[in-house]
Amino acid sequence: MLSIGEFSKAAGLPVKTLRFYHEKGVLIPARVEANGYRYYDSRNLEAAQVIVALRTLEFPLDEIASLLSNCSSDEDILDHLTARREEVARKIQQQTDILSRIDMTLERERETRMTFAASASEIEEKHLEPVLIAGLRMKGRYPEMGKGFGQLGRKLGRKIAGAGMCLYHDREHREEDADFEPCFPISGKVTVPEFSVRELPGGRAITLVHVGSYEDLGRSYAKLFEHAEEKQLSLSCPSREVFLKGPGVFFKGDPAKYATEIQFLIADNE
Amino acid sequence: MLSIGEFSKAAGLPVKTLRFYHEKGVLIPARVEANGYRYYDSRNLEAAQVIVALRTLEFPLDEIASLLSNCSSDEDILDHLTARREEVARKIQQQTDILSRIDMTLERERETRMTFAASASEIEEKHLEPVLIAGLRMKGRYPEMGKGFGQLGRKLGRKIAGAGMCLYHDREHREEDADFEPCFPISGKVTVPEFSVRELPGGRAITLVHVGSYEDLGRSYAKLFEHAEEKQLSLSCPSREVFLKGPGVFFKGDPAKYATEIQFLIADNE
DNA sequence: GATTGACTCTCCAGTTGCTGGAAGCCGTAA
DNA sequence: TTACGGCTTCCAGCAACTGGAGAGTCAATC
Repeated sequence: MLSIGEFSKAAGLPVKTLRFYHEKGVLIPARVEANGYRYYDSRNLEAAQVIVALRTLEFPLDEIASLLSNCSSDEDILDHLTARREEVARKIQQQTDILSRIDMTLERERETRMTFAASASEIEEKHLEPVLIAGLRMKGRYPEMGKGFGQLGRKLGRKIAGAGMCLYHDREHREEDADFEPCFPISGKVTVPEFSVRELPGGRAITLVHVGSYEDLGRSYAKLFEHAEEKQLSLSCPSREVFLKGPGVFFKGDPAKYATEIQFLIADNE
Repeated sequence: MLSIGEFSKAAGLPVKTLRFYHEKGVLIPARVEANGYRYYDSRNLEAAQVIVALRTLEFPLDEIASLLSNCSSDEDILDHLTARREEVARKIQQQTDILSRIDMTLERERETRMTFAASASEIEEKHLEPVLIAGLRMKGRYPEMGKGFGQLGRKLGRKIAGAGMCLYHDREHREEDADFEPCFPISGKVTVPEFSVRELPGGRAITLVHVGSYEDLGRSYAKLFEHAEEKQLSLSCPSREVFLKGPGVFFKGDPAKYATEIQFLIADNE
Protein backbone atom coordinates (compact mmCIF):
# COMPACT_ATOMS: atom_id res chain seq x y z
CA MET A 1 0.00 0.00 0.00
CA LEU A 2 1.42 3.31 -1.06
CA SER A 3 0.49 6.76 0.17
CA ILE A 4 -0.59 9.21 -2.49
CA GLY A 5 2.87 10.80 -2.59
CA GLU A 6 4.67 7.49 -3.08
CA PHE A 7 2.12 6.34 -5.63
CA SER A 8 2.49 9.65 -7.43
CA LYS A 9 6.17 8.90 -8.02
CA ALA A 10 5.49 5.29 -8.98
CA ALA A 11 2.80 6.20 -11.48
CA GLY A 12 4.40 9.40 -12.73
CA LEU A 13 1.27 11.44 -12.09
CA PRO A 14 1.00 14.57 -9.91
CA VAL A 15 -0.75 14.20 -6.59
CA LYS A 16 -3.35 16.75 -7.62
CA THR A 17 -4.16 14.70 -10.67
CA LEU A 18 -4.54 11.54 -8.62
CA ARG A 19 -7.04 13.26 -6.34
CA PHE A 20 -8.83 14.55 -9.41
CA TYR A 21 -8.96 11.06 -10.95
CA HIS A 22 -10.37 9.74 -7.70
CA GLU A 23 -13.07 12.38 -7.70
CA LYS A 24 -13.91 11.53 -11.31
CA GLY A 25 -14.05 7.83 -10.52
CA VAL A 26 -11.31 7.00 -13.01
CA LEU A 27 -8.78 5.73 -10.50
CA ILE A 28 -10.18 4.86 -7.11
CA PRO A 29 -7.60 4.16 -4.39
CA ALA A 30 -7.66 0.66 -2.96
CA ARG A 31 -8.30 2.00 0.50
CA VAL A 32 -9.39 5.30 1.97
CA GLU A 33 -8.81 5.76 5.68
CA ALA A 34 -11.31 7.40 7.97
CA ASN A 35 -9.17 10.51 7.99
CA GLY A 36 -9.44 10.73 4.21
CA TYR A 37 -5.91 9.51 3.43
CA ARG A 38 -5.76 7.57 0.17
CA TYR A 39 -3.76 4.36 -0.19
CA TYR A 40 -3.00 2.65 -3.49
CA ASP A 41 -2.10 -0.93 -4.36
CA SER A 42 -0.50 -2.67 -7.33
CA ARG A 43 -3.81 -3.01 -9.18
CA ASN A 44 -4.11 0.75 -8.96
CA LEU A 45 -0.66 1.00 -10.50
CA GLU A 46 -1.68 -1.13 -13.45
CA ALA A 47 -4.79 0.97 -13.92
CA ALA A 48 -2.68 4.13 -13.72
CA GLN A 49 -0.46 2.83 -16.51
CA VAL A 50 -3.47 2.13 -18.69
CA ILE A 51 -4.77 5.62 -17.95
CA VAL A 52 -1.46 7.23 -18.83
CA ALA A 53 -1.24 5.26 -22.07
CA LEU A 54 -4.77 6.19 -23.11
CA ARG A 55 -4.32 9.82 -22.08
CA THR A 56 -1.26 10.14 -24.32
CA LEU A 57 -3.68 9.23 -27.10
CA GLU A 58 -5.95 11.95 -25.70
CA PHE A 59 -8.84 9.69 -24.83
CA PRO A 60 -11.35 11.62 -22.72
CA LEU A 61 -11.36 10.67 -19.05
CA ASP A 62 -14.91 9.42 -18.90
CA GLU A 63 -14.26 7.07 -21.80
CA ILE A 64 -11.15 5.80 -20.04
CA ALA A 65 -13.20 5.22 -16.91
CA SER A 66 -15.70 3.10 -18.79
CA LEU A 67 -12.95 1.23 -20.63
CA LEU A 68 -11.24 0.45 -17.35
CA SER A 69 -14.37 -1.05 -15.87
CA ASN A 70 -15.53 -2.93 -18.97
CA CYS A 71 -12.39 -4.05 -20.71
CA SER A 72 -9.60 -6.37 -19.75
CA SER A 73 -7.91 -6.98 -23.07
CA ASP A 74 -6.67 -4.80 -25.91
CA GLU A 75 -9.09 -6.29 -28.39
CA ASP A 76 -12.01 -4.99 -26.36
CA ILE A 77 -11.03 -1.43 -27.20
CA LEU A 78 -10.45 -1.80 -30.93
CA ASP A 79 -13.66 0.06 -31.74
CA HIS A 80 -12.68 2.86 -29.42
CA LEU A 81 -9.27 3.02 -31.01
CA THR A 82 -10.71 3.32 -34.49
CA ALA A 83 -13.16 5.96 -33.29
CA ARG A 84 -10.28 7.85 -31.69
CA ARG A 85 -8.34 7.48 -34.93
CA GLU A 86 -11.16 9.13 -36.86
CA GLU A 87 -11.34 11.93 -34.38
CA VAL A 88 -7.59 12.56 -34.53
CA ALA A 89 -7.62 12.42 -38.33
CA ARG A 90 -10.42 15.00 -38.33
CA LYS A 91 -8.40 17.26 -36.07
CA ILE A 92 -5.33 16.96 -38.26
CA GLN A 93 -7.42 17.83 -41.31
CA GLN A 94 -8.80 20.88 -39.58
CA GLN A 95 -5.43 22.12 -38.38
CA THR A 96 -3.96 21.51 -41.81
CA ASP A 97 -6.68 23.70 -43.28
CA ILE A 98 -5.82 26.46 -40.86
CA LEU A 99 -2.15 26.07 -41.63
CA SER A 100 -2.68 26.37 -45.35
CA ARG A 101 -4.90 29.42 -44.87
CA ILE A 102 -2.22 31.09 -42.78
CA ASP A 103 0.43 30.17 -45.33
CA MET A 104 -1.65 31.61 -48.13
CA THR A 105 -2.06 34.86 -46.29
CA LEU A 106 1.64 35.10 -45.49
CA GLU A 107 2.56 34.23 -49.08
CA ARG A 108 0.12 36.86 -50.30
CA GLU A 109 1.58 39.47 -48.03
CA ARG A 110 5.16 38.66 -48.96
CA GLU A 111 4.32 38.92 -52.61
CA THR A 112 2.54 42.20 -52.11
CA ARG A 113 5.68 43.59 -50.58
CA MET A 114 7.80 42.35 -53.47
CA THR A 115 5.67 43.76 -56.28
CA PHE A 116 5.19 46.91 -54.33
CA ALA A 117 8.91 47.47 -53.84
CA ALA A 118 9.53 46.85 -57.55
CA SER A 119 7.05 49.41 -58.75
CA ALA A 120 7.83 53.09 -59.36
CA SER A 121 5.17 55.70 -58.90
CA GLU A 122 5.75 57.22 -62.34
CA ILE A 123 4.29 56.60 -65.73
CA GLU A 124 6.15 53.73 -67.34
CA GLU A 125 6.11 52.02 -70.67
CA LYS A 126 6.77 48.38 -70.24
CA HIS A 127 6.07 44.95 -71.59
CA LEU A 128 3.37 42.89 -69.90
CA GLU A 129 3.55 39.12 -69.94
CA PRO A 130 0.44 37.14 -70.80
CA VAL A 131 -1.19 35.81 -67.65
CA LEU A 132 -3.73 33.08 -66.91
CA ILE A 133 -6.67 34.43 -64.94
CA ALA A 134 -10.03 33.44 -63.52
CA GLY A 135 -12.47 36.35 -63.65
CA LEU A 136 -16.05 37.05 -62.62
CA ARG A 137 -17.68 39.60 -64.91
CA MET A 138 -20.25 41.79 -63.22
CA LYS A 139 -22.48 44.73 -64.00
CA GLY A 140 -23.33 47.33 -61.41
CA ARG A 141 -21.52 49.70 -59.15
CA TYR A 142 -17.84 49.53 -58.36
CA PRO A 143 -18.26 48.87 -54.62
CA GLU A 144 -19.94 45.57 -55.57
CA MET A 145 -16.49 44.42 -56.60
CA GLY A 146 -15.74 43.31 -53.05
CA LYS A 147 -18.33 40.55 -53.23
CA GLY A 148 -16.87 39.38 -56.53
CA PHE A 149 -13.43 39.10 -54.97
CA GLY A 150 -14.95 37.32 -52.01
CA GLN A 151 -16.44 34.64 -54.28
CA LEU A 152 -13.24 34.32 -56.31
CA GLY A 153 -11.14 34.03 -53.17
CA ARG A 154 -13.30 31.35 -51.61
CA LYS A 155 -13.52 29.20 -54.72
CA LEU A 156 -9.98 29.59 -55.99
CA GLY A 157 -8.28 29.12 -52.66
CA ARG A 158 -4.65 28.18 -53.06
CA LYS A 159 -4.81 28.37 -56.85
CA ILE A 160 -4.37 32.12 -56.60
CA ALA A 161 -0.98 33.03 -57.96
CA GLY A 162 -0.75 36.79 -57.59
CA ALA A 163 -2.33 40.08 -56.62
CA GLY A 164 -6.00 40.56 -57.47
CA MET A 165 -6.86 42.77 -60.42
CA CYS A 166 -9.86 44.19 -62.18
CA LEU A 167 -10.65 44.57 -65.85
CA TYR A 168 -12.81 47.51 -66.97
CA HIS A 169 -14.75 46.72 -70.09
CA ASP A 170 -16.27 50.23 -70.36
CA ARG A 171 -14.41 52.88 -72.32
CA GLU A 172 -15.30 55.50 -69.75
CA HIS A 173 -15.99 55.81 -66.02
CA ARG A 174 -19.52 54.85 -65.00
CA GLU A 175 -21.14 55.28 -61.63
CA GLU A 176 -23.96 52.86 -62.32
CA ASP A 177 -24.28 49.84 -64.54
CA ALA A 178 -20.54 49.61 -65.03
CA ASP A 179 -19.11 46.54 -66.75
CA PHE A 180 -16.10 45.22 -64.90
CA GLU A 181 -14.43 41.95 -64.01
CA PRO A 182 -12.56 41.24 -60.82
CA CYS A 183 -10.07 38.45 -61.35
CA PHE A 184 -7.02 36.65 -59.98
CA PRO A 185 -3.97 35.26 -61.72
CA ILE A 186 -4.14 31.47 -61.20
CA SER A 187 -1.60 28.71 -61.19
CA GLY A 188 -3.57 26.04 -63.02
CA LYS A 189 -6.83 25.11 -64.69
CA VAL A 190 -9.90 25.84 -62.63
CA THR A 191 -13.42 24.75 -63.52
CA VAL A 192 -15.98 26.86 -61.77
CA PRO A 193 -18.85 27.51 -64.16
CA GLU A 194 -19.43 31.12 -63.06
CA PHE A 195 -15.80 32.07 -63.69
CA SER A 196 -14.20 32.94 -67.00
CA VAL A 197 -10.81 31.25 -67.15
CA ARG A 198 -8.56 32.51 -69.93
CA GLU A 199 -5.22 33.99 -70.78
CA LEU A 200 -4.94 37.75 -70.68
CA PRO A 201 -2.82 38.90 -73.63
CA GLY A 202 0.56 40.51 -73.01
CA GLY A 203 2.19 43.30 -74.94
CA ARG A 204 3.45 46.85 -74.74
CA ALA A 205 1.63 48.90 -72.12
CA ILE A 206 1.73 52.13 -70.21
CA THR A 207 1.33 51.84 -66.49
CA LEU A 208 1.14 54.04 -63.45
CA VAL A 209 1.13 53.06 -59.81
CA HIS A 210 -1.49 55.07 -57.99
CA VAL A 211 -0.82 55.43 -54.28
CA GLY A 212 -3.79 56.43 -52.16
CA SER A 213 -7.50 55.94 -51.81
CA TYR A 214 -9.53 54.54 -54.66
CA GLU A 215 -11.54 57.74 -54.73
CA ASP A 216 -8.54 59.59 -56.13
CA LEU A 217 -7.91 57.11 -58.93
CA GLY A 218 -9.43 59.66 -61.35
CA ARG A 219 -6.41 61.92 -61.09
CA SER A 220 -4.02 59.12 -61.98
CA TYR A 221 -6.16 58.12 -64.95
CA ALA A 222 -6.10 61.74 -66.10
CA LYS A 223 -2.29 61.77 -65.96
CA LEU A 224 -2.14 58.60 -67.98
CA PHE A 225 -4.52 59.84 -70.66
CA GLU A 226 -2.60 63.07 -70.93
CA HIS A 227 0.64 61.16 -71.42
CA ALA A 228 -0.94 58.92 -74.02
CA GLU A 229 -2.21 61.89 -75.96
CA GLU A 230 1.21 63.54 -75.89
CA LYS A 231 2.87 60.42 -77.19
CA GLN A 232 0.00 59.72 -79.55
CA LEU A 233 -0.60 56.26 -78.16
CA SER A 234 -3.94 54.61 -78.64
CA LEU A 235 -4.99 52.64 -75.56
CA SER A 236 -6.87 49.37 -75.83
CA CYS A 237 -9.79 48.09 -73.81
CA PRO A 238 -10.21 46.55 -71.27
CA SER A 239 -7.97 48.51 -68.98
CA ARG A 240 -6.63 46.84 -65.88
CA GLU A 241 -6.10 47.77 -62.27
CA VAL A 242 -3.74 45.60 -60.27
CA PHE A 243 -4.35 45.88 -56.55
CA LEU A 244 -0.77 45.83 -55.34
CA LYS A 245 -1.94 46.80 -51.93
CA GLY A 246 -5.51 47.24 -50.82
CA PRO A 247 -7.69 46.14 -47.93
CA GLY A 248 -6.19 43.02 -46.32
CA VAL A 249 -7.75 39.73 -45.42
CA PHE A 250 -8.31 40.90 -41.86
CA PHE A 251 -7.97 44.66 -41.67
CA LYS A 252 -8.91 47.38 -44.13
CA GLY A 253 -5.61 49.13 -43.51
CA ASP A 254 -4.99 52.76 -44.31
CA PRO A 255 -6.46 53.81 -47.71
CA ALA A 256 -3.74 56.46 -48.03
CA LYS A 257 -1.29 53.58 -48.39
CA TYR A 258 -3.21 51.59 -50.95
CA ALA A 259 -1.25 51.04 -54.16
CA THR A 260 -2.96 50.28 -57.44
CA GLU A 261 -1.23 49.82 -60.76
CA ILE A 262 -3.24 51.09 -63.71
CA GLN A 263 -2.34 49.26 -66.91
CA PHE A 264 -3.33 50.06 -70.50
CA LEU A 265 -2.16 47.89 -73.35
CA ILE A 266 -1.10 50.00 -76.30
CA ALA A 267 -3.07 49.22 -79.43
CA ASP A 268 -0.61 48.49 -82.22
CA ASN A 269 -1.85 50.21 -85.35
CA GLU A 270 0.96 49.86 -87.80
CA MET B 1 -27.56 51.24 -34.89
CA LEU B 2 -28.57 47.63 -34.55
CA SER B 3 -29.96 45.89 -31.51
CA ILE B 4 -28.04 42.83 -30.38
CA GLY B 5 -30.48 40.49 -32.14
CA GLU B 6 -30.20 42.29 -35.46
CA PHE B 7 -26.44 42.57 -35.17
CA SER B 8 -26.27 38.88 -34.35
CA LYS B 9 -27.81 38.07 -37.73
CA ALA B 10 -25.64 40.60 -39.54
CA ALA B 11 -22.42 39.32 -38.02
CA GLY B 12 -23.37 35.66 -37.96
CA LEU B 13 -22.59 35.33 -34.26
CA PRO B 14 -24.97 34.09 -31.54
CA VAL B 15 -26.33 36.71 -29.15
CA LYS B 16 -24.75 34.89 -26.22
CA THR B 17 -21.39 35.10 -27.88
CA LEU B 18 -21.77 38.82 -28.51
CA ARG B 19 -22.48 39.41 -24.85
CA PHE B 20 -19.50 37.26 -23.99
CA TYR B 21 -17.26 39.21 -26.35
CA HIS B 22 -18.50 42.42 -24.76
CA GLU B 23 -17.66 41.11 -21.30
CA LYS B 24 -14.19 40.07 -22.50
CA GLY B 25 -13.64 43.47 -24.08
CA VAL B 26 -13.14 42.00 -27.54
CA LEU B 27 -16.15 43.62 -29.17
CA ILE B 28 -17.61 46.55 -27.32
CA PRO B 29 -20.98 47.82 -28.59
CA ALA B 30 -20.97 51.39 -29.90
CA ARG B 31 -23.58 52.37 -27.37
CA VAL B 32 -25.01 50.89 -24.20
CA GLU B 33 -28.28 52.41 -23.00
CA ALA B 34 -29.01 53.08 -19.36
CA ASN B 35 -31.23 50.01 -19.29
CA GLY B 36 -28.28 47.88 -20.40
CA TYR B 37 -29.44 47.40 -23.99
CA ARG B 38 -26.50 47.05 -26.39
CA TYR B 39 -26.46 48.81 -29.77
CA TYR B 40 -23.94 48.13 -32.51
CA ASP B 41 -22.77 50.23 -35.46
CA SER B 42 -20.97 49.52 -38.73
CA ARG B 43 -17.52 49.76 -37.14
CA ASN B 44 -18.60 46.99 -34.79
CA LEU B 45 -19.56 44.96 -37.83
CA GLU B 46 -16.12 45.35 -39.34
CA ALA B 47 -14.54 44.36 -36.05
CA ALA B 48 -16.86 41.36 -35.86
CA GLN B 49 -15.69 40.22 -39.27
CA VAL B 50 -12.07 40.50 -38.22
CA ILE B 51 -12.87 38.52 -35.09
CA VAL B 52 -14.63 35.80 -37.05
CA ALA B 53 -11.74 35.57 -39.51
CA LEU B 54 -9.15 35.33 -36.74
CA ARG B 55 -11.24 32.86 -34.75
CA THR B 56 -11.41 30.52 -37.75
CA LEU B 57 -7.62 30.47 -37.45
CA GLU B 58 -8.14 29.71 -33.75
CA PHE B 59 -6.44 32.83 -32.44
CA PRO B 60 -7.15 33.15 -28.71
CA LEU B 61 -9.64 35.85 -27.82
CA ASP B 62 -7.31 37.99 -25.76
CA GLU B 63 -4.82 38.11 -28.61
CA ILE B 64 -7.61 39.14 -30.97
CA ALA B 65 -8.60 41.87 -28.54
CA SER B 66 -5.10 43.30 -28.51
CA LEU B 67 -4.77 42.97 -32.27
CA LEU B 68 -8.03 44.84 -32.74
CA SER B 69 -6.89 47.74 -30.63
CA ASN B 70 -3.32 47.93 -31.94
CA CYS B 71 -3.53 46.96 -35.58
CA SER B 72 -5.22 48.46 -38.55
CA SER B 73 -3.54 46.69 -41.41
CA ASP B 74 -2.73 43.08 -42.25
CA GLU B 75 1.02 43.69 -42.16
CA ASP B 76 0.79 44.59 -38.48
CA ILE B 77 -0.17 41.04 -37.63
CA LEU B 78 2.44 39.17 -39.67
CA ASP B 79 4.38 38.24 -36.54
CA HIS B 80 1.24 36.95 -34.92
CA LEU B 81 0.40 34.97 -38.01
CA THR B 82 3.81 33.31 -38.08
CA ALA B 83 3.57 32.58 -34.36
CA ARG B 84 0.13 31.07 -34.93
CA ARG B 85 1.57 29.09 -37.80
CA GLU B 86 4.19 27.58 -35.51
CA GLU B 87 1.59 26.72 -32.96
CA VAL B 88 -0.66 25.05 -35.52
CA ALA B 89 2.27 23.15 -37.00
CA ARG B 90 3.14 21.92 -33.52
CA LYS B 91 -0.40 20.73 -32.99
CA ILE B 92 -0.42 18.91 -36.31
CA GLN B 93 2.83 17.21 -35.41
CA GLN B 94 1.44 16.10 -32.10
CA GLN B 95 -1.80 14.77 -33.54
CA THR B 96 0.13 13.01 -36.28
CA ASP B 97 2.19 11.27 -33.60
CA ILE B 98 -0.96 10.11 -31.88
CA LEU B 99 -2.39 8.92 -35.17
CA SER B 100 0.64 6.85 -35.99
CA ARG B 101 0.67 5.35 -32.52
CA ILE B 102 -2.97 4.34 -32.88
CA ASP B 103 -2.31 2.94 -36.33
CA MET B 104 0.59 0.90 -35.06
CA THR B 105 -1.54 -0.59 -32.32
CA LEU B 106 -4.36 -1.42 -34.70
CA GLU B 107 -1.95 -2.92 -37.21
CA ARG B 108 -0.38 -4.99 -34.45
CA GLU B 109 -3.74 -6.25 -33.28
CA ARG B 110 -4.89 -7.14 -36.79
CA GLU B 111 -1.72 -9.07 -37.40
CA THR B 112 -2.02 -10.89 -34.12
CA ARG B 113 -5.42 -12.07 -35.19
CA MET B 114 -4.11 -13.25 -38.54
CA THR B 115 -1.16 -15.26 -37.24
CA PHE B 116 -3.32 -16.59 -34.47
CA ALA B 117 -6.02 -17.85 -36.84
CA ALA B 118 -3.37 -19.50 -39.03
CA SER B 119 -1.82 -21.50 -36.21
CA ALA B 120 -2.92 -24.96 -35.11
CA SER B 121 -2.53 -26.03 -31.51
CA GLU B 122 -0.77 -29.26 -32.43
CA ILE B 123 2.83 -30.19 -32.91
CA GLU B 124 3.82 -29.33 -36.45
CA GLU B 125 6.87 -29.79 -38.55
CA LYS B 126 7.28 -26.84 -40.84
CA HIS B 127 9.75 -24.68 -42.64
CA LEU B 128 10.67 -21.34 -41.02
CA GLU B 129 11.74 -18.43 -43.19
CA PRO B 130 14.79 -16.44 -42.18
CA VAL B 131 13.77 -13.20 -40.48
CA LEU B 132 15.53 -9.92 -39.72
CA ILE B 133 15.35 -9.10 -36.03
CA ALA B 134 16.54 -6.59 -33.46
CA GLY B 135 17.17 -8.25 -30.11
CA LEU B 136 18.29 -7.25 -26.65
CA ARG B 137 20.18 -10.03 -24.92
CA MET B 138 19.74 -10.12 -21.16
CA LYS B 139 20.76 -12.26 -18.22
CA GLY B 140 18.51 -12.67 -15.23
CA ARG B 141 15.01 -13.84 -14.49
CA TYR B 142 12.33 -14.31 -17.08
CA PRO B 143 9.96 -11.66 -15.70
CA GLU B 144 12.65 -9.05 -16.52
CA MET B 145 11.78 -9.68 -20.15
CA GLY B 146 9.00 -7.10 -19.97
CA LYS B 147 11.49 -4.28 -19.54
CA GLY B 148 13.48 -5.53 -22.51
CA PHE B 149 10.37 -5.46 -24.68
CA GLY B 150 9.57 -2.01 -23.37
CA GLN B 151 12.95 -0.70 -24.49
CA LEU B 152 12.73 -2.43 -27.84
CA GLY B 153 9.23 -1.11 -28.44
CA ARG B 154 10.11 2.47 -27.63
CA LYS B 155 13.24 2.54 -29.76
CA LEU B 156 12.01 0.53 -32.72
CA GLY B 157 8.64 2.23 -33.01
CA ARG B 158 7.14 1.72 -36.42
CA LYS B 159 10.01 -0.43 -37.63
CA ILE B 160 8.42 -3.39 -35.85
CA ALA B 161 7.20 -5.82 -38.46
CA GLY B 162 5.63 -8.65 -36.52
CA ALA B 163 4.84 -10.28 -33.21
CA GLY B 164 7.47 -10.09 -30.49
CA MET B 165 9.52 -13.19 -29.77
CA CYS B 166 12.17 -14.41 -27.40
CA LEU B 167 15.27 -16.49 -27.98
CA TYR B 168 16.47 -18.80 -25.20
CA HIS B 169 20.20 -19.33 -25.30
CA ASP B 170 20.22 -21.81 -22.42
CA ARG B 171 19.81 -25.49 -23.16
CA GLU B 172 17.57 -25.93 -20.13
CA HIS B 173 15.12 -23.98 -18.05
CA ARG B 174 16.70 -21.66 -15.46
CA GLU B 175 14.96 -19.71 -12.76
CA GLU B 176 17.87 -17.36 -12.16
CA ASP B 177 20.64 -16.09 -14.34
CA ALA B 178 18.89 -17.24 -17.50
CA ASP B 179 20.30 -16.13 -20.83
CA PHE B 180 17.53 -14.94 -23.13
CA GLU B 181 16.90 -12.34 -25.78
CA PRO B 182 13.59 -10.59 -26.38
CA CYS B 183 13.40 -9.36 -29.97
CA PHE B 184 11.14 -8.07 -32.72
CA PRO B 185 11.11 -8.79 -36.44
CA ILE B 186 11.95 -5.47 -38.11
CA SER B 187 11.28 -3.99 -41.50
CA GLY B 188 14.63 -2.32 -42.13
CA LYS B 189 18.06 -1.53 -40.77
CA VAL B 190 18.11 -0.12 -37.26
CA THR B 191 21.16 1.24 -35.51
CA VAL B 192 20.68 1.26 -31.77
CA PRO B 193 23.98 0.28 -30.14
CA GLU B 194 22.36 -1.83 -27.38
CA PHE B 195 20.44 -3.96 -29.88
CA SER B 196 21.74 -6.89 -31.86
CA VAL B 197 20.40 -6.60 -35.39
CA ARG B 198 20.80 -9.74 -37.49
CA GLU B 199 19.03 -12.33 -39.56
CA LEU B 200 17.65 -15.35 -37.73
CA PRO B 201 18.27 -18.43 -39.83
CA GLY B 202 15.35 -20.33 -41.31
CA GLY B 203 15.04 -24.08 -41.80
CA ARG B 204 13.06 -27.13 -40.80
CA ALA B 205 11.53 -26.81 -37.34
CA ILE B 206 9.04 -28.36 -35.00
CA THR B 207 6.58 -25.99 -33.45
CA LEU B 208 3.72 -26.02 -31.00
CA VAL B 209 1.27 -23.26 -30.15
CA HIS B 210 0.82 -23.14 -26.42
CA VAL B 211 -2.47 -21.60 -25.34
CA GLY B 212 -2.64 -20.41 -21.76
CA SER B 213 -0.60 -18.76 -19.08
CA TYR B 214 3.16 -18.64 -19.35
CA GLU B 215 3.41 -20.65 -16.16
CA ASP B 216 2.14 -23.73 -17.97
CA LEU B 217 4.65 -23.46 -20.81
CA GLY B 218 6.58 -26.32 -19.22
CA ARG B 219 3.93 -28.86 -20.23
CA SER B 220 4.09 -27.80 -23.85
CA TYR B 221 7.87 -28.01 -23.85
CA ALA B 222 7.59 -31.52 -22.42
CA LYS B 223 5.24 -32.55 -25.25
CA LEU B 224 7.66 -31.18 -27.80
CA PHE B 225 10.69 -32.92 -26.33
CA GLU B 226 8.78 -36.20 -26.18
CA HIS B 227 7.84 -35.85 -29.83
CA ALA B 228 11.43 -35.04 -30.80
CA GLU B 229 12.71 -38.11 -29.01
CA GLU B 230 10.14 -40.35 -30.69
CA LYS B 231 11.12 -39.06 -34.10
CA GLN B 232 14.79 -38.96 -33.16
CA LEU B 233 15.16 -35.29 -34.01
CA SER B 234 17.95 -33.28 -32.50
CA LEU B 235 16.85 -29.75 -31.60
CA SER B 236 19.13 -26.78 -32.03
CA CYS B 237 19.71 -23.83 -29.74
CA PRO B 238 18.50 -21.11 -29.28
CA SER B 239 14.86 -22.07 -29.09
CA ARG B 240 12.28 -19.44 -29.83
CA GLU B 241 8.96 -18.36 -28.38
CA VAL B 242 6.74 -16.23 -30.58
CA PHE B 243 4.21 -14.25 -28.57
CA LEU B 244 1.22 -14.58 -30.86
CA LYS B 245 -0.95 -13.17 -28.17
CA GLY B 246 0.16 -11.89 -24.81
CA PRO B 247 -0.42 -8.85 -22.65
CA GLY B 248 -1.58 -5.94 -24.82
CA VAL B 249 -0.36 -2.39 -25.09
CA PHE B 250 -3.05 -1.25 -22.69
CA PHE B 251 -4.52 -4.21 -20.87
CA LYS B 252 -2.95 -7.43 -19.66
CA GLY B 253 -5.87 -9.42 -21.00
CA ASP B 254 -6.72 -12.92 -19.84
CA PRO B 255 -3.63 -15.16 -19.44
CA ALA B 256 -5.78 -18.20 -20.23
CA LYS B 257 -6.06 -16.81 -23.76
CA TYR B 258 -2.41 -16.08 -24.32
CA ALA B 259 -0.97 -17.93 -27.30
CA THR B 260 2.73 -18.61 -27.64
CA GLU B 261 4.35 -20.54 -30.43
CA ILE B 262 7.36 -22.57 -29.34
CA GLN B 263 9.81 -23.13 -32.19
CA PHE B 264 12.82 -25.42 -32.35
CA LEU B 265 14.96 -25.60 -35.45
CA ILE B 266 15.93 -29.19 -36.25
CA ALA B 267 19.70 -29.69 -36.33
CA ASP B 268 20.57 -31.33 -39.62
CA ASN B 269 23.19 -34.01 -38.92
CA GLU B 270 23.65 -35.80 -42.20
C1' DG C 1 5.40 15.14 25.77
C1' DA C 2 6.08 18.76 22.68
C1' DT C 3 7.63 20.37 18.50
C1' DT C 4 9.07 20.33 13.85
C1' DG C 5 8.62 19.49 9.08
C1' DA C 6 6.86 16.80 5.61
C1' DC C 7 2.71 15.06 4.01
C1' DT C 8 -2.17 15.02 3.30
C1' DC C 9 -6.82 16.62 3.41
C1' DT C 10 -10.90 19.61 1.56
C1' DC C 11 -12.58 23.48 -0.69
C1' DC C 12 -12.37 27.18 -3.87
C1' DA C 13 -10.92 29.56 -7.99
C1' DG C 14 -9.05 29.95 -12.49
C1' DT C 15 -7.97 28.34 -17.19
C1' DT C 16 -10.70 28.76 -22.69
C1' DG C 17 -14.68 29.86 -25.36
C1' DC C 18 -18.47 29.51 -25.17
C1' DT C 19 -23.60 27.43 -24.14
C1' DG C 20 -27.74 26.73 -21.48
C1' DG C 21 -31.12 28.08 -18.15
C1' DA C 22 -33.65 30.98 -14.68
C1' DA C 23 -35.64 35.11 -13.34
C1' DG C 24 -36.80 39.51 -14.48
C1' DC C 25 -37.14 44.06 -17.28
C1' DC C 26 -38.73 46.50 -21.77
C1' DG C 27 -41.58 47.57 -25.71
C1' DT C 28 -45.33 46.80 -28.55
C1' DA C 29 -49.57 44.85 -30.40
C1' DA C 30 -54.19 42.93 -29.75
C1' DT D 1 -54.48 44.26 -19.63
C1' DT D 2 -52.14 40.79 -21.12
C1' DA D 3 -49.41 38.30 -23.89
C1' DC D 4 -45.19 37.79 -26.46
C1' DG D 5 -40.79 38.42 -28.02
C1' DG D 6 -36.52 40.48 -27.15
C1' DC D 7 -33.37 42.07 -23.91
C1' DT D 8 -30.95 42.03 -19.34
C1' DT D 9 -28.04 39.83 -15.45
C1' DC D 10 -26.37 36.02 -12.96
C1' DC D 11 -25.17 31.28 -12.33
C1' DA D 12 -23.62 26.68 -13.88
C1' DG D 13 -21.30 23.56 -16.76
C1' DC D 14 -18.02 21.62 -20.12
C1' DA D 15 -12.51 19.11 -19.95
C1' DA D 16 -8.69 18.19 -17.56
C1' DC D 17 -6.41 19.81 -14.84
C1' DT D 18 -3.47 23.49 -11.76
C1' DG D 19 -2.73 26.57 -7.97
C1' DG D 20 -3.46 28.21 -3.40
C1' DA D 21 -5.44 28.65 1.38
C1' DG D 22 -6.09 26.72 5.67
C1' DA D 23 -6.27 22.84 8.41
C1' DG D 24 -5.46 18.07 9.93
C1' DT D 25 -1.93 13.95 10.29
C1' DC D 26 2.33 11.34 10.67
C1' DA D 27 6.91 10.19 12.07
C1' DA D 28 10.85 11.54 14.11
C1' DT D 29 13.53 14.21 17.03
C1' DC D 30 14.52 16.98 21.24
